[in-house]
Amino acid sequence: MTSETAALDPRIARTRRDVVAATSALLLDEGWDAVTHAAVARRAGYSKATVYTHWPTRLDLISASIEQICDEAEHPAATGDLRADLRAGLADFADDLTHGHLDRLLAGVVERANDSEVVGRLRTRLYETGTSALRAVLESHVAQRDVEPALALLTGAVLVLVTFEGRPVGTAALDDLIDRVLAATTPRASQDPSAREVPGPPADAGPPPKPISLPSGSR
Amino acid sequence: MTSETAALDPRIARTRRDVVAATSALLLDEGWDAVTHAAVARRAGYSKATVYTHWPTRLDLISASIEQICDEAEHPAATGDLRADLRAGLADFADDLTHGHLDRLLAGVVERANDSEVVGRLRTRLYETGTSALRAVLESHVAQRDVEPALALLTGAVLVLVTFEGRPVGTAALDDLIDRVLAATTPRASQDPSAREVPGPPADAGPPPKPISLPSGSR
DNA sequence: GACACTGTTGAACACATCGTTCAATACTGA
DNA sequence: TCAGTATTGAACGATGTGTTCAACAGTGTC
Repeated sequence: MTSETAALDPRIARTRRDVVAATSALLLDEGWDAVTHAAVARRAGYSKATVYTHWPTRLDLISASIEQICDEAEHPAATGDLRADLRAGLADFADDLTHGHLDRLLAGVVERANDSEVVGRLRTRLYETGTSALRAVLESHVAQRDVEPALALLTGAVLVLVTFEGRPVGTAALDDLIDRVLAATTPRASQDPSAREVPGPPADAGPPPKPISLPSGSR
Repeated sequence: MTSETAALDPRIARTRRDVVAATSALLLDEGWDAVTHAAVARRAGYSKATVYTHWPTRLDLISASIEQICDEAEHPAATGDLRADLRAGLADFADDLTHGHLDRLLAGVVERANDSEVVGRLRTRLYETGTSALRAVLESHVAQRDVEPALALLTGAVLVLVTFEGRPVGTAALDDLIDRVLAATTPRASQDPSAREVPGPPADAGPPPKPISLPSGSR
């Protein structure tokens, strides 16, 4: 349905591109309430009637905008080093929160998630997009049962520190959080020993948890 | 300013009480945007003009409401058992998020925190009120330098699990999170009164953390 | 180039809500 | 009782929303 490659009027393509871009800019710059058909049309340089034609409701605008934001989201490439990749992913997340106004976007979606099923899906989409890179890193280095709690601890801590305490989260703080979370984390039981780069002894299929040893001088 | 004990017209006292209560109910039930002078007046059973007289702007209404919510916030009493108190505090927090609609309230404040200095202070007030009990528990059991990160990890994880993953956070999940965080936490220096306020180790880089032993059968 | 088709435009419109004002009324303390 | 004040209900202009429509402009085809 998205691939209408057959003869899409270039005027429609232009309109979609410009209006969605204007909506995203407005949404990130000024928040959910600023996204109005009139404001979007003014910012995009189109008529209000045109915007109503393609996106009848405000939610249509915001939904298209968030979908595009998620589609275009880029994450730092994984190097294979667990701590470095976690640090990079969390730093990326923290930067999006502070400078990318992701905090306001997340808050807007959470605030209205109960009003509409569509917003609830957008919330899930945003969360999964923002955490997919970190989840992938954890899944490739850490026992399956540790992935979800470790992810929640790390992303939650960064979210709280940045959003509620308003303090800049630097490399030292991130390393501290990572060390704390990994202290109760078991390395992944790898079926492929060649690709395993986790420090620590090779873990068999047995359940006894062996904490990853903390590097004494991690900095 | 708040204690005008000298001859306060009972009509004003009634109005304040009823209108602030109606605002809180509206704010928690239907969110920030639902708090309108007209809606509040209708719900409280007063005239719109009266509401405008006492709270000229919408922010005045919401500010008074949140201040009252924070003032009346109650937390489970500490028993002295670290894990039990943390579990109780986190369960309380999770319950407020899911059933008390605290998630929507927090989101609304975060979303508009950059618009106004007043909202920023409300955000801080709400966060400190919601975490004061947990912070007190940690401060009385855990090394000073562990308090902030442990608090951020625990509250952040619960926030993320409840708000974004939408999963019910039961006792088992809370115990798991607590065990993970405490694994990299140093017990408080000592119980003797002379060292009560000592914030961690001396100017030294600090000794390697001595983890609190995990209870083997915590699940 | 002429043509039919369709997206875009600008203006107009009804409708709802917000913030304000004010004279009339109801309540309070002395 | 009475003066002072809080509350009321209704009105008003201003603003923004959602919709409609005839006129205009870009597109692909012949």
